[in-house]
Amino acid sequence: MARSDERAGRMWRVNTLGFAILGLLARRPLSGYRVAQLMREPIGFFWNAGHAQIHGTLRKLVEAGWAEYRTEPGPGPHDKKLYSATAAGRAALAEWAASPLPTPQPHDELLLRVYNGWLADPAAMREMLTAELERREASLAHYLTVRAEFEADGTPEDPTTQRFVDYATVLNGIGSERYVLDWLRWLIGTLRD
Amino acid sequence: MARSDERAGRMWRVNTLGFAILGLLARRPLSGYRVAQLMREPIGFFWNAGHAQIHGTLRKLVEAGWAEYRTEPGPGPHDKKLYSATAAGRAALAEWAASPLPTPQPHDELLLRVYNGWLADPAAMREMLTAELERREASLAHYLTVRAEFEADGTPEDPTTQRFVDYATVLNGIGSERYVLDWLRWLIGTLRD
DNA sequence: GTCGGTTATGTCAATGCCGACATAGACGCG
DNA sequence: CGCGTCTATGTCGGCATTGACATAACCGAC
Repeated sequence: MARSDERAGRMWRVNTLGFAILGLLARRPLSGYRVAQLMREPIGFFWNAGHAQIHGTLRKLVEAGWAEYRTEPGPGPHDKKLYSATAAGRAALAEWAASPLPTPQPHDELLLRVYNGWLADPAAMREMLTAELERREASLAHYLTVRAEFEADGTPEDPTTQRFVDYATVLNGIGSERYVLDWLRWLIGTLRD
Repeated sequence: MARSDERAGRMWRVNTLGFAILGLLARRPLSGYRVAQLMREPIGFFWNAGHAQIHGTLRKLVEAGWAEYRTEPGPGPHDKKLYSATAAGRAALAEWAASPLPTPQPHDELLLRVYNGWLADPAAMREMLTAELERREASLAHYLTVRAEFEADGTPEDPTTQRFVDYATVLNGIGSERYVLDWLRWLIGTLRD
């Protein structure tokens, strides 16, 4: 009895996006609109969602008792809602953050392109890869300035602070872009003439 | 007139999964079942899909004229279908492979966990991260044996061969796992005592 | 001989996700 | 005074994705 229920791994009352949003609300109260902005930067470096998805998920968080809101007069046809995480929401988020990771399901279109690149025109491939190289060089440059700002105020060291985890995700971005850039330069090099 | 049509970037008759499957069919004729197997390994390193999705997408590929099949007697209540890519399918795949990449929409649950890790119990975080470290060490070891097999037969050098692009994706896997492992070891180190 | 694993294709419901559409006040610039 | 941008929340339809259910032959081991 209850064979597939316990090993499911999906016993939470919201999906991963719910925790992404709850993680923002646990830091400070926000309107749905501000959540959508922060979803682009800085959460956009590792997750993303449009505002259509965000409004629905905020409703689910409130239904689960993990977030609450107070209404404020705002522009437009609807009132502004300022959401914040409840104590139960913080507890659920803390438990989720350290719970075992499900096996990742990668979706990397760049690698899929390369895997099929043997069929394509080498010059066209070189162009596509060069554009990607430039995009990622800009991304790396951005991460490096953010890291410099962090370190100007002293390297964060306490892993139970927001400042530290922010710093850790930036370091990951730098590492990830650096290895891809090396690989892209090598690949583009094999496509010379 | 046709304002949003040209800048959409989604003018193809199948989605990305369609090209992932077509890329397998362009190499050799396959049954849907075999496609699902290859979707786990080696495509699983950069894309994934279950058989429910695969059958539907194969039907779309046939409707688009990019794949065809011949029926063969097989086990079970349905006949076996052997799919292969048509000339039009190969051409579409070659064009797609080198076309400009859409901006990626990352979904990295590990980074989302770390971003919210300041709230969690450090010992529990260390446990979760150590499990992930071990999973990725095993993954790196696997990539290294695959690379060794490639190089034993001579390092692939011609980017218009299947052997080369297979090799290129393995090198990417090695680089990607190595940088994550370094980062994970640093992170776990900050969570000591 | 039957038990379990592999081969093989399919449906279905629920959920997730995305782009487009809808509305409208506030504020600054020219 | 109007135009564009930002703030702000919401709906809707369609497609993508997942897990569960359904069916059944073939094959090797015990």
